[in-house]
Amino acid sequence: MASIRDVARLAQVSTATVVRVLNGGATVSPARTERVMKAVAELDYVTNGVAASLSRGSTRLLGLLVSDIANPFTAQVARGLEDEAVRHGYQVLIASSDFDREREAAMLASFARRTVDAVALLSADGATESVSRLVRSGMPTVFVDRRPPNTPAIPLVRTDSLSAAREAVRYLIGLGHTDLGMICGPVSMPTAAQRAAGFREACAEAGLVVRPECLREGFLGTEGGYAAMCEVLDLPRRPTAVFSFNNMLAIGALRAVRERGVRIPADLSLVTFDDMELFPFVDPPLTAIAQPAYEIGAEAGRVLFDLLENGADAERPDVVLSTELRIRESCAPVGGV
Amino acid sequence: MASIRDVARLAQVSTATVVRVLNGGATVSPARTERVMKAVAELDYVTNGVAASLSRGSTRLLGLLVSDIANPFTAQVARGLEDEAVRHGYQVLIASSDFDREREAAMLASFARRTVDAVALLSADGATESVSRLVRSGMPTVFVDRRPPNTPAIPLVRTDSLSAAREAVRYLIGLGHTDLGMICGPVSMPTAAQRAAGFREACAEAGLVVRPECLREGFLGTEGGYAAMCEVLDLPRRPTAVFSFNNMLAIGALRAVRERGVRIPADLSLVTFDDMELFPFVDPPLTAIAQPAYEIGAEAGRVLFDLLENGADAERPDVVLSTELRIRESCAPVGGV
DNA sequence: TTGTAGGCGTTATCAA
DNA sequence: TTGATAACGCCTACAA
Repeated sequence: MASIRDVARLAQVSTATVVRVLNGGATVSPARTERVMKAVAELDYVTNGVAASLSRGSTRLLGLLVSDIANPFTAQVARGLEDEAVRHGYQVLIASSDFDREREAAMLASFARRTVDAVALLSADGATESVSRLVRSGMPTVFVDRRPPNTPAIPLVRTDSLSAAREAVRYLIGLGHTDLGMICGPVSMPTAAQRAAGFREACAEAGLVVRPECLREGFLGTEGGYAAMCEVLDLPRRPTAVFSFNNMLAIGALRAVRERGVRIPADLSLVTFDDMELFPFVDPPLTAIAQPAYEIGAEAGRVLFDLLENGADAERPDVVLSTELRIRESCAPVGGV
Repeated sequence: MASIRDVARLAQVSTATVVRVLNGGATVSPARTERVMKAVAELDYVTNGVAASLSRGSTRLLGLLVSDIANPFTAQVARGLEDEAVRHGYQVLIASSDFDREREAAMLASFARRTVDAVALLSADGATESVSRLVRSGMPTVFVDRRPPNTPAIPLVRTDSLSAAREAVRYLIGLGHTDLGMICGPVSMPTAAQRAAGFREACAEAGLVVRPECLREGFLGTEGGYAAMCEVLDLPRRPTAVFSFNNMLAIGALRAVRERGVRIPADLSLVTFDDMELFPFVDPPLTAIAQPAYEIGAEAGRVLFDLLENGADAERPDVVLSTELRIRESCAPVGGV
């Protein structure tokens, strides 16, 4: 494997000149430039990025911590971040925590060891201790989607979960529903707490009481959605409409619904946070709150590069992207239609 | 930022001893071990992985080139690969080519520069030149899902596209269909060629003629699926059953179908390669060929570590994982039912 | 069991 | 415009 010294030798210049030619910026005489280029071609020389990173003190790597890259929302965010990274000559190192606090901590530790230049955090609960250690170490960091409680002042890119949830539930109430349910993630997740709050607020402002057994908290993944929806459906008195915390829960919920022969929207109306490409084709087409996942990722990238270029001193208000309630056919006026 | 020398100084040992304690393996006296640990804790010392990589000549990084990490199949593969990587103390650097040959080449070049230890290739057409350069450089490499034509002998993890496609089409034929169509990716993609071949073989063995205008090739992405399906549906004589190259095309196809008010399966039967979690809930539930995406990724990881540990000399037959035709309700006997 | 010292390949400083 | 050279921080012979 040819090194920069080999190139320098073959081109009869100093290594400094090779660097100047390769990395641009400086001025090198045309003759030498050409000699260098020829030597590079001849030797199949490729810069060793590891050595370059060590020397320059920057890896041009962004770390992205997620719960599961296989979640479509997450993957879209990752793609948005990647595209923004590539525009800056960076790449993204993705790590899935798999909802496991230990693995999450381990992944953050590798980010630190690998000295990625900055980190975007979109994980289950951002295990407080490891996150704050990372932040204390001075790593430029951005939270995506949610900011764990008791966290230092770190920028956040998100949507407005609370009002989006409230809007969706208002829509349900507008349809005449008075007995609503929600299947929700663990309230330790800020988004879960916020969406539950939105649900509650909408009910409260309409003077509806939320039966505690109708708000099932603490579920994640399709399995969780299935379990939560089963609990709701098996209630002696079933709510007539259910609001789902996210796409994964909704998928699980659909399974529970189908299994019990419950008809949507005749027997039960359903709205969920997070839209998916297939929702319009589901039976029935699912009404959902769409989040601009790709944009969220791209925006997170912009924040990170801003941090990298301008330092973390300035105050940075949350970046709040807007959601859209896409009304399809999974909700009907109460009593069927 | 504390370095290993700071730790050594504080612990009153040599840097070699620090390394021994931190990386294990060697024997260090309990007294010194403890002093080192204390110093590490006191200084908040974290190994600089970049320096370690440079010195050791290994980054413990796997590169994964995909067309688009936002594709659910791809994301699952990535997850499988990541889990296998983590078991070996590795991480995965994912790069999306976005179906762009230039970007693909650029991403492969960064893999080379960053000196990832090995690369898994799951990309549009594996732009031959850049791939073979990578391989020539001695990079341990595995193809995932497909091996581009004219490629050096490199291991491959895949499913049997041809027979899976043939099986699905036979199923269609068994239902009485005699006029079949297929919407397909560009035949420069080996999987597209294979699935088209499977389609043709099944037709041929049943003595059916495939009308050329019924086999639309060259489409990718949901947009492509939409366009291809439009072409098929707008044919003067419409086939009664369509086989879709993959999940993305199928989603686009669904849009075309809906737009034209075509009923599935009454007017048209549909089968697609690649299953999705939501397919059982689509109207109607989609019959699909399921591939073990996660396993494919994990298996690719195993091949890579085998390559890393045992060298590339041994012959490695393709790893062929099995598919499953999941029959649901998107296909009906010809003439409706 | 422990320490010394050289090397990994690039970048950047400082003279010339 | 060029070149020599000292970092960057870790690992690993080799010697003790």
